[in-house]
Amino acid sequence: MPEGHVVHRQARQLTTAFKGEKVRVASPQGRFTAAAKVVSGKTFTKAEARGKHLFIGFDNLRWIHIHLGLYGKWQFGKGAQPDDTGLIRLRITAATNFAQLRGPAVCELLTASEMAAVLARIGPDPIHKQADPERAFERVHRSAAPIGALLMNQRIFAGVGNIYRAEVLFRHELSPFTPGRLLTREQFDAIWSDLVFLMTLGVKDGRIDTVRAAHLPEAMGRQPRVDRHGGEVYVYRREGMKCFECGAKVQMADMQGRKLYWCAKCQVG
DNA sequence: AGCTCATGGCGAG
DNA sequence: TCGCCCTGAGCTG
Repeated sequence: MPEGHVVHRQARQLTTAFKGEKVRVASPQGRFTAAAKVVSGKTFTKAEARGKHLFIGFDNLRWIHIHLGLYGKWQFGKGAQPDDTGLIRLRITAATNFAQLRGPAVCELLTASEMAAVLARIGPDPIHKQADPERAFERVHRSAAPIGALLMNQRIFAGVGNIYRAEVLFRHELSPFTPGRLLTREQFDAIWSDLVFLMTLGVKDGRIDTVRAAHLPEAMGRQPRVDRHGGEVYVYRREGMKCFECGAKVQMADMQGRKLYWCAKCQVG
């Protein structure tokens, strides 16, 4: 259940493990068997991430497109595969490394043009160096929808999920309910560049940390907060706890079926 | 053992 | 906006 930074790490890990090797591809579960046979024995050229989408290239000709959705999970290892404790949709095996995937929302074989079509329907990804934030600004600038919802829209901000959404809004003292069209250019630019910073850091560290030095546990006289997601954050999943900035209780509400966390005192506007 | 919830996204209505 | 979906961790009891 990753946000974009995890998918980018997985792309890097797959590339490191298999680049340039002829790999065996199989689908023990059976739901991807026919496609797996098409690419099995071919050369793994590279794996790439865009937003939460992962593409694995074979001979730079065919691509396996994966989206983990809420449940998908990769397992990496060397040598023999462990006993399967679940259904393995996709297994990639080379001389020393293996990787196996269970529970993805999407696992399909695409041509280059089909892959281009997927890329065309997602917005700029803050982790991607060539991302064009103007595309996101145009959408935000003419939208009446709340910025908290726009940040979760993968056609606008690819790779942002529920944690980065909540945290970037807190860091910019912006209410999640602010209509997109009311954001100034300066506010949009600040949010975009902060997403680039935070998500790039997430790729490097493999966790989401958003708390500034002055608010870190050692400066606040408190224990580090080890959440399931494994990072130090201001508001995500801190409902009812004290805001590190102002001491007010962190709020939680439902926004379009997802839990939204924010500090109503700090985040005005 | 059973229930709830989760870093997500799709299509029906 | 709602229901649903391929999983598994963390609770409760």
